[in-house]
Amino acid sequence: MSATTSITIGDAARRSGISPESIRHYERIGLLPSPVRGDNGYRYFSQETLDRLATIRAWRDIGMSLDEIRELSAATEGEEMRCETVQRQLLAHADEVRSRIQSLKALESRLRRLASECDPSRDECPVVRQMGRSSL
Amino acid sequence: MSATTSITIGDAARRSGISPESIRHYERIGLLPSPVRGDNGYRYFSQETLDRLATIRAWRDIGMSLDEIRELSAATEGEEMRCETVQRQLLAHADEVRSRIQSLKALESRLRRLASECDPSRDECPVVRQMGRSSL
DNA sequence: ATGCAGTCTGTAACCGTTACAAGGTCAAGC
DNA sequence: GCTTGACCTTGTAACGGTTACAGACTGCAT
Repeated sequence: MSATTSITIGDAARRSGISPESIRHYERIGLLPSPVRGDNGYRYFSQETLDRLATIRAWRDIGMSLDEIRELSAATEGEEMRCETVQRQLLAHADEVRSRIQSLKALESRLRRLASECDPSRDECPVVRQMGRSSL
Repeated sequence: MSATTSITIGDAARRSGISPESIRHYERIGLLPSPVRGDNGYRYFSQETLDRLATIRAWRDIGMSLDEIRELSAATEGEEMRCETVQRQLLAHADEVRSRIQSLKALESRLRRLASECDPSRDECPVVRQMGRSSL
């Protein structure tokens, strides 16, 4: 009867920025509670489920995996919110990201160094020769 | 009869640092030429195929996808080595890596900023509350 | 001859999303 | 009512690349 009635999966997708396929996927793996079904079999989403969806999206945006989101939800849905768990997870992720940045930086310099060794005027590509010889 | 006889897939794996499963996969998708088979059905790898494997590994190590390696091989196996193609590919990759670094840096600061807002002494985790509300 | 290690093929899982197919449903316009 | 188009349903498969099985065979050493 309120303005939130008849929110189909398409509406939920538009509001959350998550595709209908992914929403169904989240439901199937138990990450999202199963919404009410109409007589036609359609899913109708409550505000609560929409909020949950927004939260999933927010965690997703900061790089959390679905499994991690599941754990975070378990940690935050209890009586106490286990802020420590959240903080630990955030910092662990930050560390992972940092080390990925480091290796990507090394990779980028290596790529540019290799590219600079390319000399299209020569008969043989020095880079290709190098790649063929060793694993450097 | 030389020292390179009877190089099985396991030997090739140890020499190349690529698992037997991946080697078989490369062969199946046509990235690696099918090696000779013994009467027992075993694959026996020639030096040429081992070299090819090492090259694949080298390209892989600098982040090339198997499809890109296929293209690179086509470009480098022709009569002329198409150094330009290689160089273009390298630089395109470097650009991609650079932009990924940028977004990962933004992600890392966001993660650390969120973590710093965590205050385990409080009743409610500020981060969780924030995640629940908007998609910031 | 007995066992262990290696190899063979085929299949499925991993992660998360996307794209189908084939069928049912809703809402608008006429 | 009837058509049209947009939406929903389920199930299945693909994407990339690796890993892990299962069940059967082989090589080599003791």
